[in-house]
Amino acid sequence: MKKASPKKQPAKIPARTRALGDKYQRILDGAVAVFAEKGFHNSRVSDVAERAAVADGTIYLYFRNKEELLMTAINTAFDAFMSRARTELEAISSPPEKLRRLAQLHLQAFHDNRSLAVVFQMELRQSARFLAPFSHDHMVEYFGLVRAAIREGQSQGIFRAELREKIAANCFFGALDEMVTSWVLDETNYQLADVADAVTDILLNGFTKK
Amino acid sequence: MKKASPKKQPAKIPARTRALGDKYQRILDGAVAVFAEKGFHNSRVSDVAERAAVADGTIYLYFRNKEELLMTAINTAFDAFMSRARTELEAISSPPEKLRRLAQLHLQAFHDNRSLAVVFQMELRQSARFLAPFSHDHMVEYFGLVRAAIREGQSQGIFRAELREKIAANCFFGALDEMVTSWVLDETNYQLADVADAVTDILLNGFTKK
DNA sequence: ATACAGAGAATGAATGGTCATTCAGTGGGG
DNA sequence: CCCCACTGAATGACCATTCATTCTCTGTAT
Repeated sequence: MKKASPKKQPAKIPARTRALGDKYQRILDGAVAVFAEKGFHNSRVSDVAERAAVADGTIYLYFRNKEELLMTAINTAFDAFMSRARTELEAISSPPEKLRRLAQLHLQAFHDNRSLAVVFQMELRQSARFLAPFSHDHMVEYFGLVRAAIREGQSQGIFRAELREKIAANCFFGALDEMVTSWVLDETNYQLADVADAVTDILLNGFTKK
Repeated sequence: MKKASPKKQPAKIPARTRALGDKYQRILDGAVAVFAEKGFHNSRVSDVAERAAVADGTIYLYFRNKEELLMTAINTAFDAFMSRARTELEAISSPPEKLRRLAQLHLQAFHDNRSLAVVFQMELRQSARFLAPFSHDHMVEYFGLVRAAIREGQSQGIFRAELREKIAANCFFGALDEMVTSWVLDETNYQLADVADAVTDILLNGFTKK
């Protein structure tokens, strides 16, 4: 972010012929890898270019600027996750089982792509505040899934009625998020998804009627 | 971070006569305010100087560089919180009540200083990864409090024995942390500490034997 | 009381390095 | 031959940090 960002250029104009090459994807992957290693602000666009084996300028054929590179990477991953999660959860009717499955998916997704996990845990919050509410919309979607399951569980009499839906959802997400952060900061790379059940047990137990 | 950071200068040499002036504190406060507003990387040292009503160069009489400014601000606040928390918790014997009180202190501290909350939520994770483990030590301290309470609760037969102490602590912290994040991103500035009990209820309920 | 010297504190303009971004030019496929 | 994707060197901002200079005390001497 070197200048006052004119911000309003028409749009990125990726190649028409894009399907032929995989540069777009290589750049995105390179960006995630580099940003995970050094952090967004400490990474140079030329680092990403090098990692993706393209020229510096090529990146600007696909992305308006460095910021959009980050946002696109995050958005793409988020979209993929949400679509997967939505589909899977639809097939489950029990609210507690929905939450359990969501926890597994959440942790598994990050375990499967550690660089992405690092970028999410380290850069997403900042982005949420400074790069506009792009990610916020996604968060709202995610929370929507959680809150729906909680509401359902309440109306089925499984979860306590006095539970405050929004707070409960925050606890659920916060707990998972913290598991990921703690895993990311830990070098050992243990099987993250293994803790999903333990976390879910605590939370569900907390939500459930005695 | 403009150059390869020689890193090893002797140390900052704040004035001997410092008690007379409040520049040091003004700079720290200004830094928190400015960093909260624009983010660490988007803030200029001269912004902080202006906010603190000192010259740019003056900041370097008190801090080695911009990074140290952030770290000192965070450390100072963290130290103050931990010392307060430790004292308070010592006076409580019931493990669940310890956790309940800790949650209140945690949320109240951030409610009392929103800028600090913003800086913590937005910058701390990055720092944890790139500005060395300085903050990590603090986190370990904090988690130490939580884990001790959980262990105690287990040995007293209040909390479930099969609870995994570390995971439970992560859930507890994560839930609180998420409450703060959500409060920070929300414009309305509701009374954050009011949710402490609701959060604690869920978690304690989750920890407790049926 | 006044003057003065010395020391540290404070100042802010100038420096130097770093990069994001641009764009004139290259080359290969159709 | 034309079109475009692609290239990468050059440009232009931007800003952390430095340092020569000025200011402000404090104590001492007259």
